[in-house]
Amino acid sequence: MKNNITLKTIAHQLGISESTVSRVLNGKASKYRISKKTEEIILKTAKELNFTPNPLARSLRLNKTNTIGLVIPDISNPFFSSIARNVEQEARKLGYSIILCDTEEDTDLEKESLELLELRKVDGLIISPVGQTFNYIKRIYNNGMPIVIIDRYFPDLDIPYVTSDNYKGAFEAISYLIDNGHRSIACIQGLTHTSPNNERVRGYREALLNYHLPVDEALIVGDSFGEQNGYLETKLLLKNEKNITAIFSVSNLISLGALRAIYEEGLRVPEDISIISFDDQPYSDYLATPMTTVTQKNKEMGQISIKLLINQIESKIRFSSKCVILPTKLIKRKSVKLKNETGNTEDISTFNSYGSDHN
Amino acid sequence: MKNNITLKTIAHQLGISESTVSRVLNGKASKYRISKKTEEIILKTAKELNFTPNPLARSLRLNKTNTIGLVIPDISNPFFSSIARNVEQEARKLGYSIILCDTEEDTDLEKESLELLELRKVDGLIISPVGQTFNYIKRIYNNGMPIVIIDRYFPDLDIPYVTSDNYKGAFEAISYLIDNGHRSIACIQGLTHTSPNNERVRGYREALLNYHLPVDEALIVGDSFGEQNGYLETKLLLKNEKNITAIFSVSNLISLGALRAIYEEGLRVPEDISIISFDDQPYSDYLATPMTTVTQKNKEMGQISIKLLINQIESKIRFSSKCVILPTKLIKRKSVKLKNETGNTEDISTFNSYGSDHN
DNA sequence: TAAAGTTGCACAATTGTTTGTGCTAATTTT
DNA sequence: AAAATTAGCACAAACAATTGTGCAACTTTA
Repeated sequence: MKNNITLKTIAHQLGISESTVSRVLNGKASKYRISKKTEEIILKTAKELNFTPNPLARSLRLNKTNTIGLVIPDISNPFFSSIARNVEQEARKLGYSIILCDTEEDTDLEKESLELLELRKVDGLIISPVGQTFNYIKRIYNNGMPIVIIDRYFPDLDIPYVTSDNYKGAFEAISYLIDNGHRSIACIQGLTHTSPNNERVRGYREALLNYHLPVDEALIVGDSFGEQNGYLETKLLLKNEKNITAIFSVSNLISLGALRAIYEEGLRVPEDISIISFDDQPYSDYLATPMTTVTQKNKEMGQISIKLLINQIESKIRFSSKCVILPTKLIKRKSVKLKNETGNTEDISTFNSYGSDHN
Repeated sequence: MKNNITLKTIAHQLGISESTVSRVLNGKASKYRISKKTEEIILKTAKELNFTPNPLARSLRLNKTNTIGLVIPDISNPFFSSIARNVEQEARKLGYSIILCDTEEDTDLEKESLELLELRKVDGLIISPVGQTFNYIKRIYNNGMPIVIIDRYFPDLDIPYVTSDNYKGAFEAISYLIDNGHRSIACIQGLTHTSPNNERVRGYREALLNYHLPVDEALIVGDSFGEQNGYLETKLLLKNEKNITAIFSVSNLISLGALRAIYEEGLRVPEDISIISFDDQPYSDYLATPMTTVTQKNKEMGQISIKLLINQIESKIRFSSKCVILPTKLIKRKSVKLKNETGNTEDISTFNSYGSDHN
């Protein structure tokens, strides 16, 4: 049944030892002074028998699996699935396979997954952590496992990461809102204590401060990157007394929930309320109101992270926390009510629009 | 550095043979008449040392990797990523890990991936094939590899599959269009010669015939499930002389492309043109015009396929092609112009609305 | 008390590969 | 022609687990 051609098969057939066959097939013939004749006959019969070495035995002996663990909070979120795609493609080209683990945004599952992958002797890990704690990640890293963290990193953890410039992305988005006359801007957060969330909220705060606008803590709401959080918080925001004119939504799914609430309340975007969202999506342009978004370089995130990781794996050198921060870009569409349409004539000097000279 | 506690470590420490340790840890103590005392001390020190067997050695010996290959044309397509999510979750619960391969809709890459996975001795495969050819899939299956095919199956291939009732889904969608007065309906296809495409197109044809309407071959266009195909074909459809009033789009991405073309031409949905799409998406409700869609049971597809596969793996029994076809459902939103809004008073008897009694 | 039976475990082979070491035979040197 | 090289490869260990067989030692039976 199974393809059971091993080194032994070839060795027996030729009356040669397995070690010689192995050396020839690994290109070490000259190093071990195998004769041309022997080399040729081995190569020939290996091809004839369609021999391929058993990776399990190889891995066992060499302590190398050519396998990488990809740990992600939700593969069905298009942000992560597009990263997964690029990670997988690059990995394949470099001779590695991907073991996928979806942690369902659950810290316990994440811990389990990491332990499983460590047990399975993967050569390295790309983790987009849930982001609540990192002690077990650190443990595994200190055990010698190459790791790259993606998207949600930990400032206090000395492991290479690649992420977006979330602070600047948010800063620009909020500045854009302010420039267009918005003063009462809500921020619907994702999972708190995660770096992308913190950085985006920080961008929100500092943009307001930069324009000498007060930060109303009651307008910073929410606690998850999911759709339901967007829905609930928007519902509440729309019911309260503060007359918000814009919502800054910290993720694509939050935005979908926000839209659900907004339409349910019979409001229009952007006439009644503006919205600006992190994460551009293929459909962003075709929404009821095409969405103004902060887009991230997903493709590059995937590609860079895998390259950083394989560097770590193959060089055995550990850079002291080599990090990559990718620029974001504000894609202006129709979901923000503009100044000249608002009737709001209050003049706002545009100060030092942070970072407009970057990227 | 690495966690190098093996059976030997324990055996040495206790002055016991490795075989005894192995048997105790595998619960075969009584079968091999190991004394309670020995059993307990082994169990105790194994726990103390935090021993876990090396899966590579285990796999090598047992010829079982507890690993499943998931082969998919495009993981960034939300249809597939939601399937992947459910497959991964179920597999994990059952003690299997997923090796992910994205074939980029490329037959050669698919072949390579399958050979790689076979080499890696995965215990089984879940394949959503590109769908152009199946000889290498058949070869692997005949070699004894358990396989379940998902979404795109091959009618001539005797391998278990799980898919949607694409025919009926399309039939209902088209019937709905006809019931609402549409007569000139275009169909933008996906990859031809794939079963979901063929079945959906067949549903399209037969629904028309069922209403005694002619099938205009010139209105069946396209050749890919991607966005660009939707865009190009819609552009062309809108330029030609036949006054189509509705588009049946065979995939979610095609629909996005179609929308791009429609809006680019300054047309409105559904006033100027109606559209109905296969694949419901989280955003379908929030599009410029909420999209009427044929939704598939992605979650169930993932769960059922993994269960079928693991049945195959663990029972070693091969059902002669056990197949599962899941019902679809038409979600009526706003992208179809309805009869009472059309002014089209032509009376159409609704014949035997196929399958309205199912599900 | 010797034969028979049972208890409790060790030995060694096996899975397929890689690699350090070392041995024989051929070739070269002196 | 004997000694020294060198070519060409085999042997066996190691990676970490599983499993069939077998053998002491102990216990039971007659």
